[in-house]
Amino acid sequence: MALKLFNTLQRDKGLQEFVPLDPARKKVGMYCCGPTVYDFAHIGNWRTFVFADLVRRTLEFSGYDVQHVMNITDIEDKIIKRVREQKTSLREFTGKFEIAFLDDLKSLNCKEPHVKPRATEYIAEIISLIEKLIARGIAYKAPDGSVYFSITKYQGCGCHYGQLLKLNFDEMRAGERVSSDEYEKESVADFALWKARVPDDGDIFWPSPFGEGRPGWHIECSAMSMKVLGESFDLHLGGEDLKFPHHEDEIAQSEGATGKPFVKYWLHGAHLLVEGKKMSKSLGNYFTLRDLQAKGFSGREVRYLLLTAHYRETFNFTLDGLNGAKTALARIDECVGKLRELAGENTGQAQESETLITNFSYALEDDLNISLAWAAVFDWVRETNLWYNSQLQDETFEARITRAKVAANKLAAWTKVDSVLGIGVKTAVEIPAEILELANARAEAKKSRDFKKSDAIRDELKAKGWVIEDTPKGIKLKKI
RNA sequence: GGCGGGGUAGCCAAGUGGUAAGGCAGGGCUCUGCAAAAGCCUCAUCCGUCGGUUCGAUUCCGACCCUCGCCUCCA
Repeated sequence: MALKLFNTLQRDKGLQEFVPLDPARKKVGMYCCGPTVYDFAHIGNWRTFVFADLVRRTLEFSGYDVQHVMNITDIEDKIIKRVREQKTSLREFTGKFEIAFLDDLKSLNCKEPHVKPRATEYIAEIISLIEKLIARGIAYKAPDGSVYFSITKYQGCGCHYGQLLKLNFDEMRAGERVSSDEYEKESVADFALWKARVPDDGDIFWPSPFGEGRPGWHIECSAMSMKVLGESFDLHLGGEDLKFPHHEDEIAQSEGATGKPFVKYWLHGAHLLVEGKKMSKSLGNYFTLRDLQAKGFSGREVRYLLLTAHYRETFNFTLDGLNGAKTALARIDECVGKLRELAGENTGQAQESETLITNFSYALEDDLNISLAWAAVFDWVRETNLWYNSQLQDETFEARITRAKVAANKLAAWTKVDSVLGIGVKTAVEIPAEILELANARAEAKKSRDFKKSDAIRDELKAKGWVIEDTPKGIKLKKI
């Protein structure tokens, strides 16, 4: 089976097989709308970026050579406002949040995009794209000095505006709340390509053939994606709210300028709710990754939880779920840990015929059915535990050799699957001397059958954040 | 008002025209001196409501109720 995806461009046609534009069917260009760096990204944003990471890793798992591009929007209304409020410089302000964003991305174990273009570093490309649109008669300079994209002219060229959703301008409430400084547009649906400098912009502006100003929001993505990936590329991702107007406008600008199809597959990730409600600061259910880390959850746990539901469904993110994520991951860690122990120095090979890999691939190829993929993982965990238990009795040399090989192969299969999940194995934490001492003291108390004392030490360990387990092979210490 | 998603066990969440994956929580059991965030087993007569099609519907069709998103910066 081949990878099938839900393409918003062809939404009425059901799932589509993914076939890259590259004639060799090897290289894949993928662009994901990145963060606007005016604040820390919230958990809803992270759902989208973890989704993008899943897409990339799945493509790589399928053997494609992916070029992953994610823009950094470092010029925008809110940014300008805050830069002025905080009396700082644009670069200093956005740089701070860009670094925080990349740190968080790493905490969530998302692969870093290969190219991360900043809008402010592509002003020349943006200007030349706007010039192209003006030359084609699709963009016009309004009396206020801004340059707008004319949807009427675009449609007049035989182009289709409304590729990602059904638009009905007569029924839409577009323009109801349009701010007064946009009165100069010929039509309410037109959007800004270049915003003329206004006093509130302070010293944040760039010179251009159309006068001083700054780029509109949509144009940066068209300019940067086409510059890095070419005028036509394979995949463009983003949150579902971006379908309109942002993505629709990107298509219009790009296809209006080049006359070529812009993107082959558009993928949109659904939003999430937090504790069943729309996330909002006033409800107290607005979380950044940092907020969750402060509550004692790891990026790994957040990643797992964000990765439990299908990307096109609204997901209900809860703290309860996050606690569950902890337990679920521990189950996987325990299982993989046992395999490592058995495999020892042996290295195995992931066999395509392994049930785990077969079921996992099957699930992912069906429009990234990650829930089903996890089912494959947990089924495998149970089978592996059962197998492990059955091995405990036989301590003959031959049995040990065989089981080491089997374990190594299983481990290799897990590693392959984990190249997509990005969960890894919890890294072993160093046990502090104090904890080790307590554990030894407990062992001695146990030996002399002073259970009262040994249980007291166990409680003490727990209070210090360590769980002690007696296994047939000796004690095991785990950090809570 | 227009357009588009959803409603599946206590919670999260897949899925199918033929009788409901997986995770968490709960219950039982095993190992254990006792335990365990150790392992195994178990846990929806039922898939928002009401009609219809069908031998058979949670799955298809219709109506209704509820909910979420976009139409304005927005993941």
